[in-house]
Amino acid sequence: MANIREVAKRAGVSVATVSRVLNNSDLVSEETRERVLKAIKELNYHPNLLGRNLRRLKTKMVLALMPNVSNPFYARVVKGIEDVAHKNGYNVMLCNTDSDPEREKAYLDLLKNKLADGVILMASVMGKDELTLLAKNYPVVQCCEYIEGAGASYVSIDNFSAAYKAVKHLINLGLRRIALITCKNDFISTRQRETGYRKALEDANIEFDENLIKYGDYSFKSGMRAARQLLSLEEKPTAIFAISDIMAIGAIKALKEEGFKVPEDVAVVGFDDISFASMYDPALTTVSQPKYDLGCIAMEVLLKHIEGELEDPQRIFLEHELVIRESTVKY
Amino acid sequence: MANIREVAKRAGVSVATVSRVLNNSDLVSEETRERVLKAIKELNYHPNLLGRNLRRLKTKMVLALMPNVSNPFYARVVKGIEDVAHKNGYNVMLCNTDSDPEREKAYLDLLKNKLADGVILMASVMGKDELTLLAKNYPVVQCCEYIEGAGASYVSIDNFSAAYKAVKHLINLGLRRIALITCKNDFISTRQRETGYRKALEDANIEFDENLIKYGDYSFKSGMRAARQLLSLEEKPTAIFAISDIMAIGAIKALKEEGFKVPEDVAVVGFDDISFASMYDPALTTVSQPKYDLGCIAMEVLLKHIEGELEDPQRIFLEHELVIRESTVKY
DNA sequence: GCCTCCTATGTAACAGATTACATAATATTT
DNA sequence: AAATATTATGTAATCTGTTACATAGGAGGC
Repeated sequence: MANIREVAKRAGVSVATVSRVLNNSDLVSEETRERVLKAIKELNYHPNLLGRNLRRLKTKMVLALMPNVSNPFYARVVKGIEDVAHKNGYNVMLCNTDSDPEREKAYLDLLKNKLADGVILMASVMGKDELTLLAKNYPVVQCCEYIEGAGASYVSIDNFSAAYKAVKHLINLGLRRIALITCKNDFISTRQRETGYRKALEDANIEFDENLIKYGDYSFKSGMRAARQLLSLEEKPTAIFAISDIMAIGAIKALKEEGFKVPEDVAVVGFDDISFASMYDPALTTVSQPKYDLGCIAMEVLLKHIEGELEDPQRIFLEHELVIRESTVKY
Repeated sequence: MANIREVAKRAGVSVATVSRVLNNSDLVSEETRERVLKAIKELNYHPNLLGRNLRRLKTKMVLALMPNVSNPFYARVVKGIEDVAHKNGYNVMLCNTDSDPEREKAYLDLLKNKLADGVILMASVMGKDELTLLAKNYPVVQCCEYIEGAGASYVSIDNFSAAYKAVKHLINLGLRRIALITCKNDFISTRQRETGYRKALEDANIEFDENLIKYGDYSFKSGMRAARQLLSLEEKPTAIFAISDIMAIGAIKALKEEGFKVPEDVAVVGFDDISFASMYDPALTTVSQPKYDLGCIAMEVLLKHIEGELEDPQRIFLEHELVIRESTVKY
């Protein structure tokens, strides 16, 4: 495989000149430039970026860590990240962590070992102290899920008011026995959505009922299970708010299997507006996050951190929207 | 940021010794090793892999190119790729090409520029000549979709017999007016699934009807559209075989909206067995590919190419399975 | 006691690019 | 015409870690 020296020799110039041509320096005469380009073509030369990156101590590569790349929610976020990255000459390395701290660490080593210039964390399983240390030494941006006060920037939505709005919508439909399907974890989205649910009930003078809270793990099956538990209650719910679309869809499937009609017997609201939400039958009412923009802005903030234009951590919240579909309102 | 020289100085040894410790060479005395490890810890030293990779001309990184990382079909394949890669000390860089030749080229430049040691192509949009050239110069494995005769290894399934089996299943249910929802593209899976469909009809002495073939683009909406077109026919189909689950699900949604029952009025079979296939209502009968194994084996073959243990291109076919669910058989 | 072998360690070349600095050639100013 | 500025190019240091080769010191054999 040809290297810069061979190109230089063939073009009858020094390696410096070849490098200048490669980097579009205007300190090269037109005639020389053409000779060099010809040599590059003839040798089918591709510069070895390991050499370049080593010299520059930059890779123009960023990591995007998430539990699962194929999670339909993150799909759009990733698209935003990539579009902004590419526009700025950066590549994105997508990383499945499977929510496994070991895997997450392994990927962060790529950052520490200088194979990437920065990282975007989505639903990281890192602790606050670890994150603080990481953010002090490397460019880091949290996206969607975040830890407050670790000195790391984040871009997210106001999960509290989004959940509040979703439950308010059910209340406005005249429903009062509203169940919650949530998860047992420490994500800020979980905590805030639960709080929003409670506050909406409280503001409507609906008494909070412990029995109406069931737990899942974001999976379809766990949504079905939670719904069945709710149906086994003496006083069954007339509405369900699930903190993720997949669990909401699982709940609907279980409801239908048990002979309940959605939305007539039980109305269901999800969260995230993944693409399947609108495909399902009935189409799912859900909270739509500006997924693409979340990705774009997270990447923009990361770029600023990388290029040193930003010292202080940013806290950015984007707007959300309640999308009303068949699972709560019969047309 | 500390480098190997500072570690060496602090430990009172040469850089070579530090390097030996880093690479677990057994040519280091226990006492020295401990001194070096102590210095590494104290300086919070992380070796710069750009230096190492440059010297070794290896990155232990492979690319996995696919139209869309979030496509639920590829999700499992990717998992297989990653598991095998990690087990062998490699990292995987997932790349969304959006089926855009430019994007694909940009990612392949990472290979040519030595930032990756090899590539796995899923549903590449490259032409045969390009692929031939690529495979001649770099380790390449095609996974799922492939081009025959380009001198590049591939791992896939027998799409012809899978489609044949799917349609045969419909015929065995006594259905004879069987429609096909396919795509207008040149993928081998598309061509072979169409051929399998035709052969199954032919073997059952069912006359082929041009009107029963409709085209989509793998999207949910295109599946709905195709189903509506089929329903507008004089002689409506009693069964639909779609070459992708998403289009099959779209078709079911449209059928239900038009008041048709699935499977009573129209039976539907998909292809791929994405996770949503079993979540849908009705759960979708579909062809299951060994997605995880496809990924594993593709990666194993790629590793052999990278490590030079394999010169000749491999052609590997794995087993598939027809999974019968509610969309064709009422329980 | 001398020679050989082995182990532990060090020195320096090397991977492939970029770039500060030096220099030569040419153009411009005075 | 001399002095200065500008442009084009080259030389060599540099980025960081790996590794071939050299070397020192000790063990063991004769």
